Amino acid sequence: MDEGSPTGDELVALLAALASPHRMRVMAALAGGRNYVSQLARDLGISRALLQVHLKKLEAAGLVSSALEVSEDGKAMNYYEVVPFAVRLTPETLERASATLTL
Amino acid sequence: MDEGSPTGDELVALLAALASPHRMRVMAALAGGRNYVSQLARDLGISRALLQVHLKKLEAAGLVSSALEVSEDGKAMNYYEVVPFAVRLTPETLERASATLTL
DNA sequence: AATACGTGCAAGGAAATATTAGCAGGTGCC
DNA sequence: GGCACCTGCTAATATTTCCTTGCACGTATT
Repeated sequence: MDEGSPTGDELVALLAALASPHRMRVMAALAGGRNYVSQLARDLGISRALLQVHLKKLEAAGLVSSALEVSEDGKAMNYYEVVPFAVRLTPETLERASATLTL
Repeated sequence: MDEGSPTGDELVALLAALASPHRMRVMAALAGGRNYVSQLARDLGISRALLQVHLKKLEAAGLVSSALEVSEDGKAMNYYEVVPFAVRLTPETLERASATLTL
């Protein structure tokens, strides 16, 4: 799987994942560095349950990745970080992406 | 209003507008040239009413524009065309956009 | 007048999303 | 034991979006 340009379906999922104020803020926060769920929720001022849902959607779209680590004091911490990406949106790129839509 | 980079809210609306197979196909079809509603609906194989809704959303996001014209045989034709745009999506651009979110 | 083309809008229900609240489990510390 | 952290899941409820159906109005042709 080489990271050229996403398929139409992938692009739709990616755009849908980013088309939300909450998730955009999550991406912004993670762009500043990796962080674990509870701390991130506090930083953003939203509930942990809500954050979990949004993180899952971002992860499903391939925009973030998670790594479960055990801290020095033995707590299981789930660290999320941004997966580097660069997508260019123009009428032409959309035209090419739409050719591979299966939905 | 200069077309630098969109505000956070505008970007969310733009992404939401594009995050749909139907609307992506509409953009692709219009990228090939302007067209009027009924013909576009036939080209895409969807109902005119459905197309109207999607066109409105795209227009609200500033991705397409419409021009009402009267054809030679006196019919009112509404031509849609793509508004040229180029948006770059990276963690950094999202970070900057999120700073202007009002929602 | 009936047909064929173009336009638009709005109500209604189905389907998908978003959000909250609550439960369960883990470790370490006083 | 009880508290303070960390994690994850589910059920239930709002809210939003999506799509269809049907109506209304216009002009030109037969």
